[in-house]
Amino acid sequence: MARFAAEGFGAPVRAVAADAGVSPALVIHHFGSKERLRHECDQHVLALIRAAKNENIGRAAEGKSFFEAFATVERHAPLVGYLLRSLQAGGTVARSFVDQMLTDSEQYTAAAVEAGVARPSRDERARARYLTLSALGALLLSVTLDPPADPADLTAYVRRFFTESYLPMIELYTEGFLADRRMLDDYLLYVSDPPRGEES
Amino acid sequence: MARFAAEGFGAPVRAVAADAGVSPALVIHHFGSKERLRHECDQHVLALIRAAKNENIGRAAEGKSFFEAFATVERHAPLVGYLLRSLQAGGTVARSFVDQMLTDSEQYTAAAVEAGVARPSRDERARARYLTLSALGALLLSVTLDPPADPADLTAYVRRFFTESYLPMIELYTEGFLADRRMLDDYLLYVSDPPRGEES
DNA sequence: CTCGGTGCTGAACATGCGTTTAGTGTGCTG
DNA sequence: CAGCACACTAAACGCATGTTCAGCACCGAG
Repeated sequence: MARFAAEGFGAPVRAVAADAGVSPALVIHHFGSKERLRHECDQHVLALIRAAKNENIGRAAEGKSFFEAFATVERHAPLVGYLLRSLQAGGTVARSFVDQMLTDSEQYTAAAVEAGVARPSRDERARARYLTLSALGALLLSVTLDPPADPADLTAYVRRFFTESYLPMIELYTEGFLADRRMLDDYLLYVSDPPRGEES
Repeated sequence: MARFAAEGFGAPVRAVAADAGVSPALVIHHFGSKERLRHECDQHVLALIRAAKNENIGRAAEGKSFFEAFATVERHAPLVGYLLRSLQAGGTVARSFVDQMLTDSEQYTAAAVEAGVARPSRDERARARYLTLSALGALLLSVTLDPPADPADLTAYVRRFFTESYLPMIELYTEGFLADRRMLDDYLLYVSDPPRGEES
């Protein structure tokens, strides 16, 4: 039933009731109010996310290519749609989802650094936050700017977005973007010796 | 008058009318409809953006530190607010703004590459798009997840966001994230010789 | 069969929205 | 002063929304 709600958050109760094949009065009677319905869906979605994560842990935790990631997305298509809507609108699901993703990301990068796969950062937490917000934000902005005509095509859309973004992303991740260290060193010098005492 | 509209797009005509100190009927009478008001504001904002860009070209086009960028943001605070709302909601302003930003970005990176400041990419356009969407998207997602209590604090919020993101960003841009070339080379090998013929 | 509970519905209600309309003052023109 | 256009408003309308209410059909228990 939660998947109906992914047709939009501002969307009328009558529509989700019609999708469920019941009267609008029933869904209100059952959930108490629209807000409570939203809350219930949020809880359900968060539970589904936890389940999906566990399921993925059960699978090959190591050799996960991004083909498997695509498969995961397609398997949980409505969930992804709901999540994107949430990220667009804000709210508790979005918050806790991103928070969880941040800690996960931090954990993963820590492991990657320890394994010698990733370079260490001067501020691991800030890097994890930046990388996560960038990746999610790019996807979010992309779907916001030109949303798929048919919401059912969302998985195809996500797939296309990632195949288009993968090259520049992995290029940036391995080779960087700037040719010299000047900007970084300038900044490091700046933070170690702030020129003006206006801010701490 | 356009700045009133930045209090939200779904927001009632009555509110913006009250902010303008006039009756709701007048604004409708003057603009024809709410949609047309929105369109008018969009045009106005796009014009303001062009003006701001020209203004910035007039200033030190080269030695632009990001202090000046902050100053620019603060000088055009309502504009930035409107833009963020637009990016959140989608629509024509968001589209044309991002499109313009993409071509600008492509142009800048091309110049930077030619000047030897930036590394060349295997797909300059894709990289410009990725970098732009990531940067904008990260900011957008950040303000969506925990919006400033007072919309007037938005410039402070933007400032904080960038100061927090600058280190990981510049670090990533100069040093990269991955320690070895394996993922990139694997991908390059993959695209040069796709294993399955399902997609072109 | 009757009774009561339960899942459910159609019609109504209140509210807030964008918009329309009739009308009012105000100032400019002759 | 008369006429008129114009900026503006108060009140209403039509519509969609979330929500409520009285009642309907079913169904197991007595």
